[in-house]
Amino acid sequence: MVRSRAFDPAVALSRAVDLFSSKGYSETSMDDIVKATGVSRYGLYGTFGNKRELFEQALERYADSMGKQSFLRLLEPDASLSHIRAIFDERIDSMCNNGESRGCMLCHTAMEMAPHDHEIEGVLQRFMKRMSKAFAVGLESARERGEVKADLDVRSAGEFLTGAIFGLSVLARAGFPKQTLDDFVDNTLASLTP
Amino acid sequence: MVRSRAFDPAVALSRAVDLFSSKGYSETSMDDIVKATGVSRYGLYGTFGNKRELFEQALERYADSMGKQSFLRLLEPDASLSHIRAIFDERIDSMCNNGESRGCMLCHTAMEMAPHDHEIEGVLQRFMKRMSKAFAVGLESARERGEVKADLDVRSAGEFLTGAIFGLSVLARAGFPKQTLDDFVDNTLASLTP
DNA sequence: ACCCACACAGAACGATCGTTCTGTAACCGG
DNA sequence: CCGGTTACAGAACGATCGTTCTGTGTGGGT
Repeated sequence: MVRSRAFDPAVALSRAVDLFSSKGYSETSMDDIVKATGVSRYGLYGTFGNKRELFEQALERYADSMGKQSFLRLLEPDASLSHIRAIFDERIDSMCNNGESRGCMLCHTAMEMAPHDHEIEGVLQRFMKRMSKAFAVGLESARERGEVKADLDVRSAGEFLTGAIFGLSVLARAGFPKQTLDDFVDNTLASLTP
Repeated sequence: MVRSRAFDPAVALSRAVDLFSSKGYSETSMDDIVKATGVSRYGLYGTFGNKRELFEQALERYADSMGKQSFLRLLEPDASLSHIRAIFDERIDSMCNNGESRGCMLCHTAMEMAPHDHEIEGVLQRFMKRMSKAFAVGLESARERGEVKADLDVRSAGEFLTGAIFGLSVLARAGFPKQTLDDFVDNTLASLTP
């Protein structure tokens, strides 16, 4: 009796994440999304509401997948400094290797939207605090096994790592070579070790 | 015989810098600039060319003034760690106190334009390398007076500070309180000291 | 096999963008 | 004081934006 939807909202959202990650909100047009997903305007508006709501869902999905792929492992009892380094390395890979300059969506959103969009700002701060917390938990494990300074304030250091990961994103976005990014990570992590 | 120009291009450019700093390139319209400067489209196009060229001149001016106001002092022989801390503190003040969320124009430009605008990318990298170099020179002075680790690689640490200052900018832009930003600076600089 | 609800593709709309054009008024050398 | 050059304010242009609307065709329950 009804005609069924011909596209998968999850993969469409995934394509939208790619676009928003590489071009930001205002530089990504609905037409870009239509072309990249192959989904008609009708389908996009019917499924996601409008551009703004689509962006919110894309942001949520981006942060969730980053959390699950990278930060969840920091909460396990065997978390170590190498896990933290792996997170930075993965971010370098995702920003360098990917041909078409996929940037950090959180970083991009913070610069572009946070100051004049309080709802987005709140979402963003929630994600960033979650990152800092995960870093802190991971650092506590690393501290217990003597990998970082014994007197390290893990809460403060967690926020430091969150800021550092955004600094890294900006350097990558500015086009600096992988070597520069690797050096940055080395300096960042060296500041934690005894 | 000729009618003389009724506005000062330098102050108009300064207003443009303010707008581009707080909203970025694409979110700032020529109409915004007309209203903020009081200069007509005729005057803007006649003096600066077009929006893109106006932006380039604004970027150049932003970086120059930041260099002269903050980084030049690092090249003097008495430069110390406190000078470096002062640069970070000044950036916090300029991004927090200023009512209408003036962000870091270099950071914003890197995220928004660098990946798909090679000319801007080059300009940006030139500025960032200049910052890293100035940090390195200041760190060398600080090292000679024993304020930082004796075995510090000042070139690499200079790049680290440049990245850190952008991380700081993103945190500020995301709306974190001054205390969080101060902690970030403390952690950043603590990594250099013995 | 039929029917009709609904997903589809794309035209259309009003707003806003960067840029150019036009008519008017002001300035300065003579 | 006058004439002509030029800066001015704002209308106008084409392009593109987000969004809505329209007409078409398809798919699944009966």
